[in-house]
Amino acid sequence: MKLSNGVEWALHCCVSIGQSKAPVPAARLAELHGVAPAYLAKHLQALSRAGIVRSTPGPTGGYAFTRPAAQITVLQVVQAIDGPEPAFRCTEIRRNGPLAVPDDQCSGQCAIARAMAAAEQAWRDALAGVSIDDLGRGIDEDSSGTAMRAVREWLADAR
Amino acid sequence: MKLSNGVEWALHCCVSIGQSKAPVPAARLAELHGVAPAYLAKHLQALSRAGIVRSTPGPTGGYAFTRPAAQITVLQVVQAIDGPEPAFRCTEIRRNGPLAVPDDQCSGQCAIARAMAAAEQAWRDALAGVSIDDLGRGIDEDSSGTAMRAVREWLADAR
DNA sequence: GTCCATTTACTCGGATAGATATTGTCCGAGTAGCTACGG
DNA sequence: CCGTAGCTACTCGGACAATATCTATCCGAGTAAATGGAC
Repeated sequence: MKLSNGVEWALHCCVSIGQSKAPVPAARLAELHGVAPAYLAKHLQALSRAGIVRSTPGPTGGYAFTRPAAQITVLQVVQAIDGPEPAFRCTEIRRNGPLAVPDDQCSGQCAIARAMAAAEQAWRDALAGVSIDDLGRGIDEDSSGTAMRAVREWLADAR
Repeated sequence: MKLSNGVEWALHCCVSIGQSKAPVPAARLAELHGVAPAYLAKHLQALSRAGIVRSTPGPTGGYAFTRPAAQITVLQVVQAIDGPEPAFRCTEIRRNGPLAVPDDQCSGQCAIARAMAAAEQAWRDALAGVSIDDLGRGIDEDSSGTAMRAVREWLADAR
């Protein structure tokens, strides 16, 4: 199981976007985090398609949130980048082979699929319980309140 | 995020192995589940490397558990197939760019890595709380107690 | 000085190659049981 | 009838291709601001 690398980038970008009142261009975010601009843009497009951010073209354009950072959960960002499909997809192999389960007895999931689904639900619940605002606050506490202000000023000065 | 396809196969195979007192060959498990024998063998090798099953060569050989099915958790099987590395790997991009965090302030994980790690821990806890024995019992309840007996008899008759 | 048309530069967006991991397959090494032979 | 040597067949194990996904990049379409000129 491997999570897309862009998830980390997107989360950091969301935290940064939350610090700026004006839209932030993708190139600026790429410079701030030291990552490939073109590839980051691809992931930001995914955030845009998911309705998490809104893009503005032209000068003074960029990406901005569609709603307050406290209302954006980590789960929404992860699913926007990585897709909403669950990691475990039951292929119903119980229907194969000489002891195949008849269709009329295949109403629900089997115990294996249930266990995997329950675990993924726990994972999603944990991610849904953290908002982008929480992340920014956590980073701020780690740096004694200096990190987020530095980002705010850098984004404002660069413009 | 995509979980290896072999995880489902391995879990079904473990449930089946738990129903047989004698070692079960990989080819038999492949026939029972209607999957490619050679590829399934590859995954069973992973289970063997992880110490979950023990392989016996020669006639009457095959795979058998190293310990009771109640002491084998779903998490152990999943990690044996998919690897123990977490899905989210922090690449420490906070150290990049013009606002790079100094090394002396990078003691622990950042808030983003913490949130992702906590979610994966919840996922692992859920999987660790289910044993192979639990899975077999759950499947049995779904089929009114017929499924596991059918597997037992089929594995015994085929020999 | 004010308004408007034009130009300019900057933005995003999707379509296009390369690298990596997963999926699928094969054949060789080794072992346990079976068979045939000798005692 | 019993023991033993050889043989056969079956098992796993790792090494070898094909495919799918993720990573990385580029250039074109569109838009808002800035500019220059006319009134």
